Amino acid sequence: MSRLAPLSGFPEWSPAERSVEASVLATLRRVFELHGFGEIETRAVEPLERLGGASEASKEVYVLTRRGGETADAEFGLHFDLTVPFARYVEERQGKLTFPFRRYQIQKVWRGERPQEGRFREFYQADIDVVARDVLPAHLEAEVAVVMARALEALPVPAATMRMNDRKLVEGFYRGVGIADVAGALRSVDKLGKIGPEGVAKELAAQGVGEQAADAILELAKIQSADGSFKEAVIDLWETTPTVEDEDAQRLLGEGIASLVALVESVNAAVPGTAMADLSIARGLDYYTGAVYETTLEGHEDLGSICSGGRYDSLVAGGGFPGVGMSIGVSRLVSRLVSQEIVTATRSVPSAVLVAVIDEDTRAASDGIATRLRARGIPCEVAPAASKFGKQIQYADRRGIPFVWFPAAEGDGEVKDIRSGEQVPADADGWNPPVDDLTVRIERR
RNA sequence: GUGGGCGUAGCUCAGCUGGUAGAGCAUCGCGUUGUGGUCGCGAGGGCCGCGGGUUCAAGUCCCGUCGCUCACCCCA
Repeated sequence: MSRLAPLSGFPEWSPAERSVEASVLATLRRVFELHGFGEIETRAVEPLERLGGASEASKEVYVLTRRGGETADAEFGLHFDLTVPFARYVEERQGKLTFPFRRYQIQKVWRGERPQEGRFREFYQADIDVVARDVLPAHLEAEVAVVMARALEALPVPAATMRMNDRKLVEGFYRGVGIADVAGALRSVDKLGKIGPEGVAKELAAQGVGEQAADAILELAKIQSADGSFKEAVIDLWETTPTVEDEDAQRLLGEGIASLVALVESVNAAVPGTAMADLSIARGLDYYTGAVYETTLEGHEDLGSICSGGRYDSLVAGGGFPGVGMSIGVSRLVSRLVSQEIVTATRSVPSAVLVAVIDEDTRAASDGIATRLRARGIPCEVAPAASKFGKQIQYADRRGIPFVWFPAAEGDGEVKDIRSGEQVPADADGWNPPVDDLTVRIERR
C-alpha cells in the first residue's frame, strides 16, 4: 500500500485545492499587470556554474544529466530561485531591453531541502523586479513593496505585515561598533525571535564580538516603528555607544536611516498599516545592499515570511544594473490556505450542471442538452451511467455540482437545484444558473 | 547534512506482558423497481513499509534499511 507514497516536498493538489492555487496565481498576475509589470518565463535550467558554484546555495541545486549522454556528469541544474535566471536573461538581452525594466515571473523553483510545513523542494515563486541602468531611484524600493502589499490585499488571506530594514543602516552601525564580520553577526541577530537575546549574545561571543558591541547591536535589533520614528532611537543608541573612527560607517548609517524612513513612510502612505521598520530583519546579506523586506500574515507568523526581497547593487556581474525585487512564496501561502481551510473551493469540479441520463438509448439527448448549455458558457457534464436518478443526484452531490438536469421524452425536461430541492421545467437554450453558481468560486472562510 | 517521532484497510487509528488482525469513516450491494443526503442489514478490501535476527510462534522484541514527519541549518 505505502508502496506508492507521495514524494515529500513535491506538493500535488486535488482539483479543488489546485483551483485555490490557480485563483491565487490569477490574482497575482492581475495585480502585477495593473502596475505595469510584464511577464516573462525563463527556462527551468541554468548551466551549473551559474547556479552558485561553490556557495552554500549550490548544495541545494538539483542537477540534470542525460541518460544516454556520454558522461554521467551533470550539465544543468534546476533554478532555485527566479532572480538568477532573470539576471542571466537581462545580461543576455541588455542591448534589447529598455530600462528601467520591470517584469514579473511566476514559475516553479527547486531546492533540495528537508521539507517541512510550508517548505517544499518544488514550489511556485511569484517575483517582481525593477532593474535600472546605472541608477535606481529610491522610490522604486517603495513601489515594489506597494505592489506586493496590494497583491496580498487582493488575496483572500489575513492582513500582511511587511517588515523592512536597510542594509546600509545595519552595515554602518555594525562597522561603527567595530564588528568585522557584519554578515555573520546579522545571521545571529536574525535568530532573535527563535533563540532570544541570550542565545544571540552567546553566538556573537563565539564569533569574537565584544560584549559592548553585542549589547549595542542587540539594542539596535529591538528597534521597531510603524513610521519614521525609529530614527531617533537609532541616533540615541549610536550616540551612547562607543564607536570606532570610520567615516564610511557614519555615511552608510546616515544614508540607511534616511532611506528607511522614506521607505516606511511612503509604503504606509499608499497602503496604510502595512509597513514597519524592524531593525532585526537580516535576510542573508549576500547581494542585498539597501532595502530588505520580509512579510508575515497575521495569525500565521509561524509560517515565516511569505514575501521577501530587497535591493541589490547589480543584477549583472560587473555592475551597472541596480535593481529591487520581491518574491511571494506562492506554494507556502497556498499550502497554509488549503491545509487550514482558510480558503476553500465551492466545488471539486468545474461543472455547474450534471445532465442525467435516462437510459443508454437516450444518452444522445442528454449530450445534446449539455452541448447547448456549453454553447452558452455553462460548464456541465453528462452522467457517466444511466443509473437510478438517486445515484445520479448523489454523483452530483459528492462533487458539489449544484444542478441536475433531467431530460424528458418531450421538451428539455427539468432542472433541479439539489441544495434546495427546487425543480423547474427548463429550456436548454435559455436557462441560466445564478451567477454565483456558474463557475467554481474560491471562498474565504 | 544533524537529531527526535512515526510506518497496521482508500482515510483516521486500535491491537495490553509475543499466540498467524480489528473499529470508525469511505466504497459497493440490498431494504427503497428511476429523484440523493437519514436509518437498518450485508459485502469487498491487509506481503501489519522492506530485509534480516531471536523464538515452537513476531504486527508486537532486536538490528539494518527505506519512507513519512517534526526540529536544527537555510530559506518562499
